[in-house]
Amino acid sequence: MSKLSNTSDEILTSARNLLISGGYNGFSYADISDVVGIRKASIHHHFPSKVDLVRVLVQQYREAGIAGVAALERNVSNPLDILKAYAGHWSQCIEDASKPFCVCALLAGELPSLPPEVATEVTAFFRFISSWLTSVMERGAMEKTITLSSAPDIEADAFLATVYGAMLSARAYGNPTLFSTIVAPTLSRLSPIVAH
Amino acid sequence: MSKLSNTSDEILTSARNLLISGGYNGFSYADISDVVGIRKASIHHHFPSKVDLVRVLVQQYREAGIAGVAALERNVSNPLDILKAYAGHWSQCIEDASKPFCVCALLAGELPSLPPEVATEVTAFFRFISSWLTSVMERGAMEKTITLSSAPDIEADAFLATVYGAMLSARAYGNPTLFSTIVAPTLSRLSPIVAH
DNA sequence: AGAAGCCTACCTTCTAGTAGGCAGACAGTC
DNA sequence: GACTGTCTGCCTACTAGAAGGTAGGCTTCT
Repeated sequence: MSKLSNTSDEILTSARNLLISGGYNGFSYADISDVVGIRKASIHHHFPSKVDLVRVLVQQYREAGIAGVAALERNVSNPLDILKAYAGHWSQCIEDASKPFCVCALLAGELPSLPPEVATEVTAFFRFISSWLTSVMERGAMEKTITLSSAPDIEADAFLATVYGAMLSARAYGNPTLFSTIVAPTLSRLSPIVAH
Repeated sequence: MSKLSNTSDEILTSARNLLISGGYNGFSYADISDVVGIRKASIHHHFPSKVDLVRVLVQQYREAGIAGVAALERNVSNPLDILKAYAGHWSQCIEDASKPFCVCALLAGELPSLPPEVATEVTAFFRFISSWLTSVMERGAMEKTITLSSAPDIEADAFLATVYGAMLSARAYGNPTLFSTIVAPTLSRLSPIVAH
């Protein structure tokens, strides 16, 4: 199926977990070595350099994001429900502490000091999410299932900012439920105005 | 006036700049040494350990924040204008690239891997900003100069999330003006509803 | 035979941090 | 005014350990 070995995946997974907790400079090959139970040098066999590792990691992260979004679009037709599902995804990740932060949100913070190869991947991820959210907003506005108060692309970026900002706040306060609390009003603001 | 020497201040300033661009693990005493024009060992004379340095840095950052907020409250009476001024402050910092990121927003991302002494200071900063924004929201609601759609503390955290998320997006796209673009709709949503 | 996967052993550079010395500023004292 | 002690700020020189990375050898699978 996949052309990457099992170990390769384990390395990527542990690297992602370490990355999520402390950023690019917050982990080393030795840390991965401890988790995976493999020697440092063996990691270099799979990923010659740290830049390679993280670049592949973010690349895969973006591809997984694209696949996830495609699946979401297939299963949910209502644009507002898509936004709710997207927010719900993160809400769940944060609350069960499985993936309590977006890899690219964290790396975006460190962007100015990131190796250019990695930085490029990170901005590509942002462009993808942003353009996808824009398309959702546009469709919602057309179908009148989403209430926009600004242009679709601005609403998309604002929504993303709120989601990522909420992630940050949840982490800062050590309060996972805060994420939903912050995002909920934004979702209800985007909901269609009910007749009264 | 201040009991910290000039050099001490220079170290803190350059440390802050380095911190803003790459986070806690993204800079070293050698980097500071290069900027300030002092030997590494001399930095240890002022700040025995890196934890000391960053703890003091965040402490001072919070104190400066408290002072800044106090000044803002003194000069601007309208709660909505206070929010606008707060957003405007960051907008300016980002656009002239002087302080294009909040120290604590960046550190909050790295929180799980931060030394506990630093982590404590970071969460204290968030608590301060959040409770201040809550008080602004409350006053605005009372005076009917701010339109709230949720409880004041939730609106405060949501506003902060948007501001910090907008910071991140501006950095991710390398587009400083994006900050204002994202924050502006939030501000107008909080504006009093005009009679029609 | 050869490639894949992992190993030990090693290298260089960077990391935070220490030890100890030296020059100047500022006392107090004779 | 010279004589002392001490404190501050900075220096050179050094340490131990961690960083990312390399060389080369040993199995195992194809």
